[in-house]
Amino acid sequence: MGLAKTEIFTDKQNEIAQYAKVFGHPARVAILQYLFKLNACVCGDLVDEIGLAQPTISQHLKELKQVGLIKGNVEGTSVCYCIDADNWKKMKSVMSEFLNQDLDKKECC
Amino acid sequence: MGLAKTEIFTDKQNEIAQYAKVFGHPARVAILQYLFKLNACVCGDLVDEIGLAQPTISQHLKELKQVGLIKGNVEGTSVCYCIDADNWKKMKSVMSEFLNQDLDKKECC
DNA sequence: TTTATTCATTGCAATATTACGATTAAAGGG
DNA sequence: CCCTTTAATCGTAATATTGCAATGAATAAA
Repeated sequence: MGLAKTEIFTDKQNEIAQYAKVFGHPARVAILQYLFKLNACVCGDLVDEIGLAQPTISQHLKELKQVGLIKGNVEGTSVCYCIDADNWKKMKSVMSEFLNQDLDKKECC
Repeated sequence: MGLAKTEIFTDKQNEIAQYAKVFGHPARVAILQYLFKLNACVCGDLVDEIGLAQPTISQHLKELKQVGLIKGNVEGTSVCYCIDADNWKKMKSVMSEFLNQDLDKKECC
């Protein structure tokens, strides 16, 4: 069906999945890494930096914005993007809790 | 196209995206949480635990197995699943490096 | 041997994702 | 007022994902 049955899962599970889904494409990972590397806003060179067409980059930026991980700021004809630090921290805490589950004392096959 | 252009990204970026993609569905998150909660192998009650049909669960388990995060052990007619601790640690180190990028000193919009 | 149980696989329908050309909208420069 | 630049949006093709009914394979139980 291509449609996840989100209603049968907890809010937390859906939240983790939603964040993870955004990271689930290398272009979005690359965009975020670039934003981190620059220590500043990026005004448009993402299309040159990553090797994808402008509409494609724009679409990926939109998804990153929708989950709140980046902010965009209009500056003349161009738009400046950067990491939303507060939301990144929130996301990190949700994902860390999931990733750091206790691996000890597992009676395993 | 529905097909990611993985060749234009680094191995690390593709690796992060591949792990994240697996976490990008709440059913797989739920399966992993259940495996963690039990502290032991799970032999088949995943279908009852999660509310999805058996073939659907089987498919999600396959994807988790393919990235190495779980192991399956045949035991008579049933199969026991559990977290692959070594690979989980490897995944965690890759994901943590990505999530824990430096948020300070960002001149932002 | 027959039957039941458990799980994987196959096949398919519905929907989502990825990518990009074409177009549009908005702001600036002349 | 045009023209350029920049980025969002639209439309569409190709592919991927999700979910399940039906079926198959393997072992256990009778």
